[in-house]
Amino acid sequence: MHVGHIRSTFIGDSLARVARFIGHKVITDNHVGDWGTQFGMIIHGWKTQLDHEALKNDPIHELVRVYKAVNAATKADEAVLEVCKGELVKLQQGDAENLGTWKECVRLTLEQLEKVYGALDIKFDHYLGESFYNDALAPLVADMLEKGIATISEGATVVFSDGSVKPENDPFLIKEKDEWKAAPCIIRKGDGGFLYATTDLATIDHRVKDWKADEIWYVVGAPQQLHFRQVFAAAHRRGITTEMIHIAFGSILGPDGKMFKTRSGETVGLLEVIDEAIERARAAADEKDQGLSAAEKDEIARIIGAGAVKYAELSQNRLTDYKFSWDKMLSLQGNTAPYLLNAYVRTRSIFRKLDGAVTLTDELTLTEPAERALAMKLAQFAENAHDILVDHRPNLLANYLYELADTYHSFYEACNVLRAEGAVRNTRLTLCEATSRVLKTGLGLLGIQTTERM
RNA sequence: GCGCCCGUAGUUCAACGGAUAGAAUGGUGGUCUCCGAAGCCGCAUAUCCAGGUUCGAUUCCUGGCGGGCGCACCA
Repeated sequence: MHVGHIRSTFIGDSLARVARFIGHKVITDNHVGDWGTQFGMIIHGWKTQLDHEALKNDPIHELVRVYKAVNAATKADEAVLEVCKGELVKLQQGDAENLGTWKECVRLTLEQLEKVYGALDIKFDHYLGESFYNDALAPLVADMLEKGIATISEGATVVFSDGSVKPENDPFLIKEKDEWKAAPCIIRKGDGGFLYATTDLATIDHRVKDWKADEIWYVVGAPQQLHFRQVFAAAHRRGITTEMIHIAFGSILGPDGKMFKTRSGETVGLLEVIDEAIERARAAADEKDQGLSAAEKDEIARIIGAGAVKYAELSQNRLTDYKFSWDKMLSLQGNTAPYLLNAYVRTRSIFRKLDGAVTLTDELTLTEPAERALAMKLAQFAENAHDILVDHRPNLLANYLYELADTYHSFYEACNVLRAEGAVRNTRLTLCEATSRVLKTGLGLLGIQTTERM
């Protein structure tokens, strides 16, 4: 995984948390790409140029190296590509050797995935990769042929436009020199191999029939918009009425302004970014020196480091393309996770000093501007939580939490809590407690854990 | 060629059709004998261009210009 993969994971994780918070029943499924042409390439590479020593030392690195090398070879020589495609067809038809190699690759990949998710506090209910649907593919294609939804064209099995919508809204048509031409969705290749459109259709079947989904959300990059319009349209023609939504997001660009791509370009590893983030947070914790143990500081550094990376991502509009920047993603100053966490820590610090000996009453008096501002901001949480799901935008929550933390920090400077008395003190303590809860809950909805000290 | 997305301070990003377009960073001036300074309080700089709809447009529509991505057997 490289940094380009974090958007799908973070956005999807956050939306699932918010939807559950609102009261929906959510099933999360990591649709791992474990069955496509890239495995034809990896299997070919495994057979011809695997460095077994390197595989032992750093499996993912070696797999990526092999994949890139084969990918480059296919570009230079058409024949190599044909060999890879052949390996894929053999795999999909159950060839024992290829299946064994594939299993090993998937195992190594999932191991790596677990490591990344562990550090990031990410969990999925299911990991039904593309391979899970293999047995469903041939019957699905046969069914679509039988119903006349799909037809054979140039050797491949494809779905053409049925002319039910205006050409400009038809995902199966494309305009070329003032003429509408077919832009079919291919569900089976001429060589018998299946594609991701096929597995996506099988996946929809599974989610509708077995999970009884009312809505299916796809958190996938914006470049795949056409693909999903085609797949959703094809599914509708098969009689599926479930609402399907493609929650698209922009690309993470390299310093050259081009997309990060696993296949060819140089990328930045995700684990690398997380490790660096945690390291920087640890250095800051050491500098602050709150008299915490090494183990406490390690855990705080993990929460802050992982939180910083998540917040950098989730505080942005999902549709915006952005340039990857170490400094931005790892910053601990300004509008970042530590800023929000620091506000939370400041609320906890006050109650720690009271040692639990406090009873809040409903005797409230809002007189200072900073008190009123904070109370108003707190009251907006419910509305904000609701707004997130309207357009599936966690950044609205991130923006709100930043404003809340900002308002709290100002309040904290302007209104001393512990030295106040009577109703004023009770009011301020109540504001602190409410801020504490909203920050903890809100950050939790972003997938960011909190810490009592930092 | 056709489609989708985008264009906002030097830079990186926000903004249900609504009030003086917000932050961060960088620059710059203050602020710790006072609940935690990863903080707080100041100063400066922006809606690509031209039309249109509207009481009101960064937002919606049309046309340019600029960038990214996608468009028959990759995912």
